[in-house]
Amino acid sequence: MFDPLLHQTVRSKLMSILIANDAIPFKALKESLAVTDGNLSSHLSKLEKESYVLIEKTFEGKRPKTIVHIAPKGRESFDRYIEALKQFIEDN
Amino acid sequence: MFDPLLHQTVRSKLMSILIANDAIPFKALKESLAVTDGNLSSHLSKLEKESYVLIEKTFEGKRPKTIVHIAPKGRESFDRYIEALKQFIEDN
DNA sequence: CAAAGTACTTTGTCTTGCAAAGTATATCTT
DNA sequence: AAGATATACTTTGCAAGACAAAGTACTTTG
Repeated sequence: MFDPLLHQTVRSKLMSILIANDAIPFKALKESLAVTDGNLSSHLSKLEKESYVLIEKTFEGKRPKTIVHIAPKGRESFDRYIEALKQFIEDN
Repeated sequence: MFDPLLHQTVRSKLMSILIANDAIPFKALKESLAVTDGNLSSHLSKLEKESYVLIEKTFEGKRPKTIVHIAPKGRESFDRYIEALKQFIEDN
């Protein structure tokens, strides 16, 4: 079956953006996905817990800045997920 | 975004099977999906509520037999879903 | 005719997904 | 300079989802 962590509307798109960007700030991610802060925060925690992403805490001047990176396991899982989708589409 | 009713492990596969078969008994569907009766029943109810599937109640001899059909709206939505997945894959 | 099987559905429970509210600090306004 | 507003998130609360276990209504079998 599909990776349940990735087979979800917000997270599949989120990971897709990460693959394309490698490092993206929280705010930019939030805007791309058109989700609320809280929603994004909880999705990121879930992905972080499984080492799909890496959360880097920095500062921009004096304000906190969270940068999201894709982690090796995330990249591998996403690749596998895409392969699974391809297979699924071929069969349909 | 992806149709939330279809972007779920059990239901995407379920609909895929329905597209291929058009009419399939509850039991066969259950075995194909490797889910419990209760789980399948609730997924079907959800799909029926949105007119994605049609549930036909018949008898096989004296035993009840539930046959699941794909409904027009289900077919259209699934087609759209597959197109969305294709687009998603192309971008990745 | 009692026990076991068949074909489901309903109920209960744990997990998600989400927005609203909260936290902490920074910047603007008057 | 104090209060108001903004920024950048995280935590909390709750409604909806996913699933298995238990329930329902028979039928078949020993």
